[in-house]
Amino acid sequence: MPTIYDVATKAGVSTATVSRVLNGHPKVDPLMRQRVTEAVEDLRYIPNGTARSLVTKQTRRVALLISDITNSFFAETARGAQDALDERGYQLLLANSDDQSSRELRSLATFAETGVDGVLIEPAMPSNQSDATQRANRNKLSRQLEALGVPVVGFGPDRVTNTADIVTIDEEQAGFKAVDHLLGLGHQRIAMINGPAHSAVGSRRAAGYRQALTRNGVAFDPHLLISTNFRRDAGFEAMRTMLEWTNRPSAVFAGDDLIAIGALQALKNSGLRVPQDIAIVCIGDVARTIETDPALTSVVVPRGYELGRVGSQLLLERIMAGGKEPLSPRQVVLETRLVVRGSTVAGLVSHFDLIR
Amino acid sequence: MPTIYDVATKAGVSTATVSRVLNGHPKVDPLMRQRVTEAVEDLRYIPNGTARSLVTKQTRRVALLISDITNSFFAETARGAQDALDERGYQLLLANSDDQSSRELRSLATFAETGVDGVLIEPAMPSNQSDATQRANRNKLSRQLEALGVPVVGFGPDRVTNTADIVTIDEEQAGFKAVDHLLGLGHQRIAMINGPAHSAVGSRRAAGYRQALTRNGVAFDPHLLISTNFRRDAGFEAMRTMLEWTNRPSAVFAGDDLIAIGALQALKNSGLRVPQDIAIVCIGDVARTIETDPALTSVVVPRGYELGRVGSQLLLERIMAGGKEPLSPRQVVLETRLVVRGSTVAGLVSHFDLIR
DNA sequence: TCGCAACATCGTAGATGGTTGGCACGAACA
DNA sequence: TGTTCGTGCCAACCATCTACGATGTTGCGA
Repeated sequence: MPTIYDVATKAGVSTATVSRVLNGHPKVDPLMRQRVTEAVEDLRYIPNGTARSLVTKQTRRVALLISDITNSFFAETARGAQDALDERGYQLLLANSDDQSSRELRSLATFAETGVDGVLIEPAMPSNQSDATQRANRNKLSRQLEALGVPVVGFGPDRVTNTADIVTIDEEQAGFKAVDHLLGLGHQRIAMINGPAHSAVGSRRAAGYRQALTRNGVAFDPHLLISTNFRRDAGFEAMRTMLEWTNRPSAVFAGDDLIAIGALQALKNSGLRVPQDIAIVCIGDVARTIETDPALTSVVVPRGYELGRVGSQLLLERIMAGGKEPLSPRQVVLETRLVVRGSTVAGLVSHFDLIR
Repeated sequence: MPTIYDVATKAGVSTATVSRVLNGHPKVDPLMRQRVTEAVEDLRYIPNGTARSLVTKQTRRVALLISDITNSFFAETARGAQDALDERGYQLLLANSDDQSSRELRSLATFAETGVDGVLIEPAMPSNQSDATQRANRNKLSRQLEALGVPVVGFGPDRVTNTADIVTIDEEQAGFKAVDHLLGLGHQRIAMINGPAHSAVGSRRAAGYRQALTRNGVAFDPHLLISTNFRRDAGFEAMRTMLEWTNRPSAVFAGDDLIAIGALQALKNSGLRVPQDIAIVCIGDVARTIETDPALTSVVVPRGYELGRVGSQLLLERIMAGGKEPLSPRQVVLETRLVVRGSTVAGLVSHFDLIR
């Protein structure tokens, strides 16, 4: 492996000049630049990033700490981050926390040793712990992040550090928009099939549901809110139990698209018409909500990709600013959007109609 | 940020002793060890990995170069790799190639600068190029990997470097087992609904299909092989066209589980019984193949997770061996396994029966 | 034409934070 | 007292960047 000395010798200049050429320093004679460039190519010289990092204190490396890359949402986040970082020549270091604070801290410790220029983090929120423990964990996390001494961007609603930027999806707003739409159509008795009640997104979507009701003067009835899982079969079962109620809801708000698909199936099985007998609205992804019959009215939330991309951009801005005159913490809230389809308004053309 | 000097001063020893304590060197007085450990904790000293790497020439970092982390198979691969690496304190650097040779080479160039101890790679196989271009790209890739001077493990059937290990799934075998099973049941007219014919896995599975036929003395009929996409709707459509043939197949081999699910739906829609009228076998994942009714007979192929894990283990072995007395290139072929269910043998208990 | 100042560019040397081989030193033992 | 053994220390080294001083060049006035 040739070093900068070899290049210097071959080009007949000092190592300083080689370094200047390599780093695009303006004040260097074109002739020298030429000679150095040739020597570099002849020797197939590749600068040693480790040595460079040692003196510049920059690694051109960013850590992404998420709960699980196997979750497609976070895979997208990783991809979005990667693409944004790649444009500026930064690399991505990946770590999974499995939503465990201990693993999170351990990963951060390794990052501290190995050296990163910034951290993107989706903070672990273990739901099986007391509030006190959670708070304690958050404090530890916060301290350790600050000790790293590099910019941090967090995904999710709450600020992970006093100086960190955050980028988040307005889940309350999504829930609100969905239910507000139903209310606008005249529905009064609106049930919700939610994911886990204590989950980060589930609780926020439910909050939006309540908000929409009370703002429109409809009393919140806890019996109408079923908490299950973000899965198709869970939606199916929940809908079936609802159908056995004496006083059926006229509309259902599904916590996500999988739940909605399951609920729709249950309604079809029992011969009910959507939206005439029961309307369905959900929060979800475009791809999945247009495949059903009727197509699902849904509040489209940004995908993981956008989250990762925007987060990386914020992080890169801070990294390039170089820590001087610290920018005040920023918060980016990605917008959600209601798309009305056949599951709430009869007669709207469905995707199936279009492709047949 | 305290350095090793600060620790040495505080503990009243030399930096060499501190270093020895940090690296678990055996020949050091317990008293000194004690003093050093205390100083480390007092100062919250964190060794500088960059400086260490500069002298040890190890980074404890491994690169994973795949086409797209958004593909759930590769997300699993990443996770498997991560878990295996984590056990030994190694970190994962992630890069996406999008199946483009140029991006692949560019990523490798950055790895060369930044420094990695090993590379896990799923080589790009752009299908829209001539054989000559592909060969040229493979050569370039091979050379650049060798220039890196670190161990390499490739995913897929062919060796990326003269010294690289490879870990792969025996797709031919999977196809063979599936079709062999049908032949064993007495089927003679067996169709195949494949994914893209030119895709890496598609072509190999089709090869297994042909092998099984010819080995059992059944002539291969190209009309019975439909190439589409690894998607549910593709399976649905392909099955519908097959049903319009005058001479229907008695069994269908689906290239993957999504295709099989689509095909099964088409059969149900037209009132045919599975397996009595038409049997179905596929290659796929356990989770998805037991959810249908009847449950799908399938050849279970290892998941991405296992691939990533095994690959990392091979890589780590080489890294720890330290490059001396080079191990001869190894090839790990992960086994596939036929699981017989209701879609080929009537009366086998289905998953649905079990949970109701 | 010569001398000197100003400017552009280059090279020297120190710094970055660790690791490690060889050497010196002290204690234990014969 | 001489030898051996164990252990800590000194100093060299890893590959690069960069502040600062040195060098060469150019322009201008005398």
